[in-house]
Parts: sequence; structure tokens; C-alpha cells
Amino acid sequence: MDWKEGKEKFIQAWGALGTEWGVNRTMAQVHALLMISPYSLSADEIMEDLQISRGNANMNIRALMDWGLVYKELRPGDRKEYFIGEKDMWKVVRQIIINRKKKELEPMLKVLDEISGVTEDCDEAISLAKTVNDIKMFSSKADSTLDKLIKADSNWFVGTFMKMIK
Amino acid sequence: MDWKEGKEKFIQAWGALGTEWGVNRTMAQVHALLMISPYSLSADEIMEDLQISRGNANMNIRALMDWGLVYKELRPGDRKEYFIGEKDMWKVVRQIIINRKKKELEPMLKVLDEISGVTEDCDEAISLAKTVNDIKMFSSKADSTLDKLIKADSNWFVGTFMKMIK
DNA sequence: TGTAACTTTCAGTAAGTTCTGAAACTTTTA
DNA sequence: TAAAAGTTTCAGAACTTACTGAAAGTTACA
Repeated sequence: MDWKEGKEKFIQAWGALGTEWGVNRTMAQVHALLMISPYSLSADEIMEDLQISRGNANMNIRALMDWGLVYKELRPGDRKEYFIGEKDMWKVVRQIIINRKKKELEPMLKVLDEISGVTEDCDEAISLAKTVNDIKMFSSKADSTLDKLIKADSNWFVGTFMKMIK
Repeated sequence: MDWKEGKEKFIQAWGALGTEWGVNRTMAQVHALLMISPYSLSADEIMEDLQISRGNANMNIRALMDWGLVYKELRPGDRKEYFIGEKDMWKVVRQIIINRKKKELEPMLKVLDEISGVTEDCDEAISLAKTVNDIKMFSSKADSTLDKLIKADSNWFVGTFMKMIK
């Protein structure tokens, strides 16, 4: 297999994975492209490579910068903006966790707290309260674990996880 | 807040969370409904409660049974099928991990292996190979961790994770 | 300050996903 | 074995999300 074919496959696979995780396909593909590119690319190069429109490219590059997975790079003497992808897998995963946690876990915990106000004494209310409580316990545990994970560095992760799964 | 309002909110929130994780809204809502219901429900009751069609209810109940999150329950002397949701949060999370792992992680690893065939000696090929390798290392680590997690029981999880994050 | 180079926005359209409802199928029981 | 009760399937409709392309907005230089 030559690298062009490999690149093609990689971008496809990453895009598909993104879709299943609620990330839009193009955003994941732009990310894949920048992750494997040894140098920064301009919006035009990205558009050309993935065959997408300027608007689409712009919006997804922006989203990736918001997520902290892509950075702007300015080349002296060139007015174009170039973009470079985060290459460190650990940082990539970390950024994704940070973003999803904020967007999903925290709102969920908020709703659960509100529901804790239910205190009637019928089967339904009791069952609801129990489920809500279980989820709360589980998620606050997950939440603090993720917090530690986020603060920890890559080596810590490798070391501790390896020990833990032995 | 009375339990009906709480139930309503819970189903909404669980549905929204599902959407963000690539699970369809109705499937997540049916799951939420069954999770907090103290007794099993028939397809008709689910349709009525969530205001959805028979076809929709049927397809999503089936999907939940495939995922191992909902079971069929037969009441003696009644020809209707009743459904009961898995109540143990730990099992719910486990089942979800098992299913997503199979559907997503494994295909990704397969593609990465294929791409490992790229061995040219230009910048592009080297950068691609490096990224692919990093992801492979990361995912096989994640994979084996998840395997242990799946095999472990709830108490183990609580204990080890708590130790780990201290 | 004018204009060229580049970036951002957004209304309309395309693509993709989920839902409905009715028909086909299966099972049970009289 | 007929028909009643229940379940499954699926084509098309409804809805949701993503993309295009052109116009508006910025910035940078002469």
C-alpha cells in the first residue's frame, strides 16, 4: 500500500468513527488530515484534499480550534493562515474528554439534582429516586476520575493504567 | 416536584444524552422509561407513555434487547410481552461498553493494521505511520483496560478506581 | 484610503436519519 | 383450522443535520 492510499483509508476510518460518536464526519476528517500531515495546511489545501466547500472547511477548522485539537500557524511573509493538528495522541484524547465532559456530564448531573426533589412514597417515585441516585453516584465517580485523568500527564496514564489492569 | 414531572425530566435528559452519543433519541427514552419503572411494561404502555408508533416502539425495544439492556418478561396467563429494564447501573454501563467496543474500536484497529503496510520513506509516509502507531498503542491499551473492566465486577471497579485516583 | 487577499457568515439545498402506519407475518386458543 | 391477539417489517413521510456558494466582512499593504 502506498501512503496516499493509506492516508485515504485513515481519513475515511477516522471520519466514520467520528460519526458514531456524534462528531460530524467532516470535522473528524479534517482532524485526521491535519493529524497525519507533517506540515501545516492552508484552508485551500484542506478544501482541495477533502473536496469540501470553503464554508464547510472554515466552520470545521474553527470548531477544531475551539476543541484545542488544531492550531493556527502564521508563516512570515504569507498572509494565508495555516493549520496544524495536535499530534500527541494523549493530548488529543484529553481534549476530547474535557469537551465532552463539559457538554454532557455536567448538564446531566444538574438535571439529576433537580429530580432529587421527588420524595413521594409510591413505587414509582421510589424507583425513580433509586435510579437517579445510582446514576448520580456513578457519574460523580466518573467525573472525578476524568478530572484526575485530565490533570495527569501521559506517562502517569500509561504507568497507572498498566498497573491497574495487571 | 412530583414523580410524574421528575420522570418526564429524566426521560428527556436521558434522551438528549443519547443523541449526543449517537444513540437515537427514542431508544434512549425507552431505556430511561424502563429503567425507572418499578414493573415491566408492554409495548402498548410504552407507545402510550412516549407517544410513539408501534413500529418505532418495536424496533427500539428490539435494539435494546440486542444490547442486553432490556429483557422480555412473560406474565402467566397473558399473551402480551412485557419488558423490563436492567436496573443495575454498573451492568448498564458494562453492556454499553461491550457493544460500542465491538462496533467501533475493533474495526478501527483493523484499518490501522492495514495501514501499517505503508513503509515508504517520505515525510508524509513517516508522519502517517507515526500517527497510526500512536493510535494503535493507545487503543490496544484502552482495549485491554476495557476488557478487564468488563470482566470485573462492580465492587472491583469502585475499589480500584478509587484507589487509582487518590 | 483603495484595493487585493483572505476569512466568515448564512440562506437555501442536499443528505442522512428516524418515525409512522398499514400490511404481512406468527402464535395462541377455541 | 379459523380467527383473534400480538409482533415484525418496510416504503415513504417528516424531521434533523450538514454543506454549498455567494455575499459581506476583515485585514494588510501600497
